[in-house]
Amino acid sequence: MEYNFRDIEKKWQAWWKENKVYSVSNPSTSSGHPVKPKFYVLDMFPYPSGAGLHVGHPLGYIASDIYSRYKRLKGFNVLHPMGFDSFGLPAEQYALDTGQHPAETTKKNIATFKSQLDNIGFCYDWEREVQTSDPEYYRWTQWIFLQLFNSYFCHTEKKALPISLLIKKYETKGAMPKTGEPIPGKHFTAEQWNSFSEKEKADILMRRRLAYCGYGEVNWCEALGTVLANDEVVNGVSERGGYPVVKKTLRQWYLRITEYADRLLEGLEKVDFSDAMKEMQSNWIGKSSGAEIDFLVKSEKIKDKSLRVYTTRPDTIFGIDFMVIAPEHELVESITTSDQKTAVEEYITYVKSRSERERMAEKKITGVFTGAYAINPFDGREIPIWISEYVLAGYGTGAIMAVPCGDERDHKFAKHFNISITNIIGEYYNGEEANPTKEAVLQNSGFLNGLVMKGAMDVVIAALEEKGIGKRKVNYKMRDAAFSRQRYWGEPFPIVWKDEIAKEWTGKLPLVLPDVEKYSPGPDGQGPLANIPEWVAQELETNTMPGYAGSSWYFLRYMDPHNDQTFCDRNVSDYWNQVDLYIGGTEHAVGHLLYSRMWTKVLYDLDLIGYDEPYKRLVNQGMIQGLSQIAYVKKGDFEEGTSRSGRNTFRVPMFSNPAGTPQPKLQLYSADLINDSNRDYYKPFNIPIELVARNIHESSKNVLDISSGIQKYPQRLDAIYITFDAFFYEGEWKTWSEDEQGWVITEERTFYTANEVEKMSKSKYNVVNPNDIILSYGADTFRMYEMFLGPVEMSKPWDTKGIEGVHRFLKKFWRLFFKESNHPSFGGAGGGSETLIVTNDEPTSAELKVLHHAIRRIENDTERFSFNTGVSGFMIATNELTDLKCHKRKILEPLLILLAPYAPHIAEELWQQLGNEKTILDQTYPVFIANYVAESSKEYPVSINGKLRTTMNLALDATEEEVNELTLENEVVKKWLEGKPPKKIIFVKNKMINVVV
RNA sequence: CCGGAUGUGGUGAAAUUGGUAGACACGUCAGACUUAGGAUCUGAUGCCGUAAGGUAUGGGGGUUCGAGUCCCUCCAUCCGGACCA
Repeated sequence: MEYNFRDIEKKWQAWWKENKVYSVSNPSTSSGHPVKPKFYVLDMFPYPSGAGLHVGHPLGYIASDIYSRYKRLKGFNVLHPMGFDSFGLPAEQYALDTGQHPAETTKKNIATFKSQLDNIGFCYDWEREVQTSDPEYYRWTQWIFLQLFNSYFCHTEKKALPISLLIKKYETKGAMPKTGEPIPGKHFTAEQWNSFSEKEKADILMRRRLAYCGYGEVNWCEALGTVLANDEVVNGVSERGGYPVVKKTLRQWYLRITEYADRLLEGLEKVDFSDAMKEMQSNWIGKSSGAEIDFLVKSEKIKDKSLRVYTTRPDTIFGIDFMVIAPEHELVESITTSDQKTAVEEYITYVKSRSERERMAEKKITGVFTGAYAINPFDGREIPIWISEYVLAGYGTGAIMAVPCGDERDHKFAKHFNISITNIIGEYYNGEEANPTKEAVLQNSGFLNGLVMKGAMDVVIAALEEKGIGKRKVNYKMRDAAFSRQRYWGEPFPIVWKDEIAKEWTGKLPLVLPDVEKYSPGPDGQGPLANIPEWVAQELETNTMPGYAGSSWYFLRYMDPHNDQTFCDRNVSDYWNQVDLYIGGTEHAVGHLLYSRMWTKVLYDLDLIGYDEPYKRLVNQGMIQGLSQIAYVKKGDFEEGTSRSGRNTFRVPMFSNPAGTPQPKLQLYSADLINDSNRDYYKPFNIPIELVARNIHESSKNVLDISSGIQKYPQRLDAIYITFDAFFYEGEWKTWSEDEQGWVITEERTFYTANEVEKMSKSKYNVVNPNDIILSYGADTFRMYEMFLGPVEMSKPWDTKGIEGVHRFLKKFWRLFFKESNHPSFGGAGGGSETLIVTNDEPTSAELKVLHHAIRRIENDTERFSFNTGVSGFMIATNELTDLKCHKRKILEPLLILLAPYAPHIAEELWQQLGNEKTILDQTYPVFIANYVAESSKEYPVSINGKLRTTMNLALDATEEEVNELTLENEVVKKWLEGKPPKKIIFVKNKMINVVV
C-alpha cells in the first residue's frame, strides 16, 4: 500500500470536521469534573485580502498548530482559534474601483482563506471564529469604545476610572491646583463648574476622556482620502500604497494612549517578548527625562515673556550659545524684531513650501535669527533666538536651548551661521565635532564648575526649581493615537452630535453600518457616511473607526464568541486568562500590539477583565520571501563580474505597474523549479535565458501577456517587455537571439536576468500558493517542510528544492508500517501486496533506545519552538528504525503520537490502521525513559596534556577516585596514552578530566 | 546617524551549559535493482592533498587546557527608528 496522501488528508479533514474534534469547550462551573489546565495559543489573525494565502502566511500558523496539538497531547485544554480582521482599506479601495460591496468581497475572500487554511489541516475551532466586520462582533467594539469614551485617566491612582467620578469631583470640589494660583481656563471651582453651560462642561470633560474628539494636526493622505495613525506613516508616505501624506488640521477622534505610556513601558518587563520587540516598543514610546526651563525673553516689543524649552541635558545650561524655536512656535511673531521681520517671513514661507518628506530627505541647515534674545538665568548672558525647521513644533515645547559643544545638530548649526561656541567640557571638545558625553568635568559653568556632568543635572534642576523657572519633566515621543478614518468600511462610532456636543448614541448596539451607493468621500474631508441623508439626519458621527479597533480586543472574544450579553463573560476570561503564546510578524510592533495592550489595561482598570497584559509570550515568525527573477538591461558592453547592484545597470520596466511602485520590474520566474536541477540557474550572472523560459509557470503566463499589458498601460510603450520566448522593445516583438551565457544582445542593449529575494507580494508576481504545493506533496509534507526550512523566527526565501527530502521521509515512515507494492509504476496500479507489517513483538533495547531518544529530542525541540530540529529528529528515528528493520507496535505507536502534531493526517491514518479506534488527538504524549538511552551516565570530556581531547561516558554520581580509575580503563584513553602511564589526572570544574602524561 | 539581529560546506541549516564543528536534509558523484526512473536501496561528499597529513565557523586580536559559542575591534548583510533636544 502506498502512501496516498491525497485520500488520507481528504478523509481525515472531513472526519475531524464531522466529529468536531477541534471543538473547545469552556469549563462550566457547575460540573464537578476537575478542570484541565488551560493553554491559549493565538495567531495574529489575517486581513482577508483578495490575493489569498501565500506560502509565507502559514509559517506562523503551522508553528502554532504544532504547538497547540502538542499541548493538547500533553493534557491541556487548548484554545487555538482563528478569525479575520475584515475591516480595512483594501476592501474599500476595491469597492471604489469596482462598485462591489466590501462585505461581498470580504465574504468571498474569507471563504478562500478558510478553504486554504483547512487544506493545511489546522486544528481551529471554527465555531469560535470572529470577524471584525460582523455586527455581532463590532457591537462589542463599539461598546468598548464607549467605555473608553466614558472613562478618564486618574493621575493619582494611575488608572482609568469612570468619567462619572470626575464629574462628581468637579461638582463638589471643582478642579483647583494643589499649589499656586489657579490658571483661568484650566482651573475652576465647584461653583464655577456648576454654572458652566452644557457645552463648556462637555469641552472640559473631553479633555480627559480616554477616547476623545479634538482638533489637531493629523496625517492626511489625499490619495486615500483619510487620516492615518503615526505608525501607518512610513517615511512621510502611507504605509499602504505609498502615497504622500501631509499635515492637516481636522476634527478627529483620538485614544489617549499617552496616559498609558509609563504603564506600557513597565508592562514590557513582565511579558516574554523578544528584546528587539521590546526595544521597538520603548523606542516608539520614547520616554526621556530632563527639565523644562523658562528663559526670560528680551525683545524690543515684549516684556515679561518667557520662552519655555525642554532639554534632557540641563547640566549643559552654561554652554547655551543660542536658542532655536520651531517655525510654527507661537512666539515667532511676537518676538521678531522689526529689522528681522522680512527675513523671518521669508523663512517661514520657505519652510511651508517644503513637505515633510523633502525636509527629511535633504537635511539642509537652514534658519533665521529673530532679533530677540533670551537671558541665561544663571549668568545673565544674552542668547540669540533663532528659528529653524530642525526643531519640531510637536515635540517637547517646540523650542530648544542649543549647546553646540555637546550636540551634533547644534554644532553644525553654529558652524553654519558662525555663532561662537562656548566650551564647557574642556578637552572633551576638540573644536571640530560636538561631544555628547556625560562624563566630562564641567568648566566655564559658573556654580557647576568642577562637577561631573552626570551629577550636575540634579544640581541644576534643584537650582531651577528654587528660582521657580524650571522643573524636572518627563517627555514622550508617542502621541495620542488618531482613532477616526474618513472611510466607509469600518466600525461606526456610536456617537451623536447635538449642538456640537458629542454624546453616547442611545440606541441598542450594534449601530449597524448602513449600505451606501457610493464609496467616495463625503464633503469637507468627511467619510462616505456623510453622503447618507438618514445618517446625517440622526446627527450620527460620520467617521468610522480605524483598522486596529477590532483587533485590539479580539483575543477576548474568542473565549466567549457567542455571548450576546457581554463582550466576554468574566468567568470565562478569568479561566482562559492571558494568551500564553502569541505568534505573528514584527510589522505590528508599534501598532496593533501597543493598542491592544492599552485596551487591555483600560478593561483591567475598569475591572472588566482580570489581567492588564494580553500576551504572556510573543514569538515573531520570520517572513517567507519570494524569489523574484528580474531582468536587467544595460546599455553598451557589459563586463562579467560587475555587481548586480552595480551602478551601471537598471531594472527593466514592467508593463504592469501597481500603484506606488516607482520602478516596476519584470518577473520572468515563478514557482515550479522543482524538477530543474541546473544549479547555474542560481548564479545570477549565468542564467541561460531559455532555461528561465522553460520554467515559467503556467499561472505566470497571463502576467506576461503582452497584448493585454499594452492595452492596459499604453503609456508604457517605451518600456521593454520580456517574456519567456520573446521581448518587446521599441514597439516591436523580437525573439530571443542565440546566446551561450544567458546574455541577450540586441542592437545596443544587453539583457540579463537575476534572482532577487524580496517580500512575497501579489504585485511582485512572486507569490507561491500553498495549494499548489499541497496538490503535489500533501499537507503533511508542506507542514513539515515549512518547519524544516529553518527556525520559525527567521526570514528566509521560499525554495522548493528541499521539499523532496521531507516527502521522502514521510514515505519512508509509511514503509515502517506497510510493505510497499513491488512496482508502484508511474500512475500504474502497482499490483503488490498491501500488507501491514507491524508486529506485536517485544522491542529490543536498541529499538527502545531509538524511541526514547526520539521522545527526548522531539519533545525538547517542540517545547522550545525549534521545529526544524524536531523534524530532523523524526528523520533520524525513521532512518534508524529502517536500519534495524523494526516494525514493532510498541515502538511505532508512541512515535505516531509524537508525529501527530507535525503531520496530523498521516499520524491519524496509521493510528487507525493499527486498529486503534479513538482519534490520536486525544492520546497521551509518551514519556521519556532515561534508562533506555543510558541517561544514567554522562559524557565527560577528557583532555590530555591540555591538548588532545575526547569524551567518555561516566556514571553521573562517580567520585573522583572512580573517575580516575575509569579514565585509566577507558579504551579511548588507552589508545591516546599508547601505554605511557599518566603522571596525574586532574578533575577540573567537576566537568572535565585532564590527563597529564 | 542610532538601535537590534545575523554571518558556519555548492545549498537550507545543526551544535540545551564553552568540550569530536558541519547532525538532518537538498544537490552532486559512483554503484545496485531496472525496458525505463521523476520509484527504491547502498556508498562517497567542507576545502587542499594520491596518501600520510594539513586546514577550516566573515577578518584581526584576547580570555581558556579547550572558543562557532565569552570579551574587544573591524567588515558585510538584513530589520527597525531616525532632525525626539
